[in-house]
Amino acid sequence: MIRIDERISKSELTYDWIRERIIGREFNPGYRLVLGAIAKELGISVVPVREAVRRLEAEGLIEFERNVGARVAMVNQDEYIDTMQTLGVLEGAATALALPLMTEADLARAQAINDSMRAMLEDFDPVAFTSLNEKFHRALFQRCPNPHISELADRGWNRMSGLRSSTFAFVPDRAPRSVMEHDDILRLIRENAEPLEIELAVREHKWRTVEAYRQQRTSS
Amino acid sequence: MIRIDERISKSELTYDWIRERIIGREFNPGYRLVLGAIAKELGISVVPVREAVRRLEAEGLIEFERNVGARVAMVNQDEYIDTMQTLGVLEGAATALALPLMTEADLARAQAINDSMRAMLEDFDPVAFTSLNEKFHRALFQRCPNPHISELADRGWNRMSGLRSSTFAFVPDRAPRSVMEHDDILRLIRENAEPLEIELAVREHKWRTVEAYRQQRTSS
DNA sequence: ATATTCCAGATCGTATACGGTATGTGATGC
DNA sequence: GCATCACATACCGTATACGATCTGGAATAT
Repeated sequence: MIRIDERISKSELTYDWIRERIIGREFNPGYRLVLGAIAKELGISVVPVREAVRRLEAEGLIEFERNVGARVAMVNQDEYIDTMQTLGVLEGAATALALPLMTEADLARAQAINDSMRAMLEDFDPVAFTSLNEKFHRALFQRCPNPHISELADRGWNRMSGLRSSTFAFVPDRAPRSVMEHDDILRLIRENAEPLEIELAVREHKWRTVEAYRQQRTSS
Repeated sequence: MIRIDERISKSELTYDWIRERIIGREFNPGYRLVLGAIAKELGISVVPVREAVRRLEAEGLIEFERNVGARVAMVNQDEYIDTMQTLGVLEGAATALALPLMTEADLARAQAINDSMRAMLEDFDPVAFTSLNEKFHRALFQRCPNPHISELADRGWNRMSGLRSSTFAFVPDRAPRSVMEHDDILRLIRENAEPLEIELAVREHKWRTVEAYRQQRTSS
């Protein structure tokens, strides 16, 4: 007899609940996560909430301070740079590994996303643009056969969820160049370029965005 | 008035306690972690133990099953391959980033470690050899200025702590080649080779070990 | 006015308690 | 014998309780 008790634990439920809200930017960086309040909101006790928070802490989505509490990770500017640099490495590798499994449809989808981004350049909306940017990159590495690398890349993107909305608001000049570089990457893939070349193209693309951000910061 | 209450929470204490035992191979993969037993052992209640376990779970050191309990992560063979592949990418990048900060002393230390490994080839001890191997690689990327990448590389190594002891027992032929490749890497660094070349040397070195392992597995 | 002390409310950290779920064992029926 | 069921046991999941710590602001001193 199979008992399909799909009920997941309250601890996991809470984990998902908080995570969704952080990634969905309902809880912004710095947002204070009061354990008792969350517990009451979900109609449960604090114990499962604490467990959920510990997991999110280990993933870097939350920062926790003893006797003070939890807040959504701040990702200050240095950390932003570090995270983006790491993400460039991971995503480049993930994309290269995904190449043999990539279908025509995948490429077409990525192309369509980038076309939307180009169309948006005229009437620039940083938030929507940044969102499409994420979709584009995820489309490239989603077929990565190494789940471990994919997960780390996912976490990297999630970690920056709070800043993502504003990335291209900070460095709007990057937007048109970014679209061009996306086209370059797609072209390389279509032409069956060396995986290493593609990997480095993805990495450098990301690193250039960081560089633009860094310069913007120091000059202002 | 500054009150230096260095006392860390029991939750953190437990986290460290378990983690040390996993990394120190006192708790081997598959080892059952009974929450109540650990709590009693440490003279505390189960609540902090559960929090510690959740963090370790998120780091991939522990696997948790609802209503069954926690055990040290098994890292089956596929996961071993995935983890090593990822680690190759991360460690290569971390090493390349560390290059500008590497001192003569760092290089000398790495060289000394590799010399010990070479000396051990005659009278081969897989466990000691694998341990030195880890030290060698950590020595190379320890100066990495990006803490985020370093942490991920650290976690990769830790994740395999259970298998590490046996890696070179599985593929003993790899040992002499490994030592040679270490020398190559050190030479490249001394000659101020391109960072990318060094990065790829580190990556390929690790990937070749995986490849040797994979072949060993399919042929047996 | 500024710095310091004290206090109350908010929130955290952990112990304890108890019901729920999985698992192994022995009894029962075939 | 072998399969099935009932039950005991071990362990997990969560609620509740309470002391400990932090925080902000009012009261007081300089």
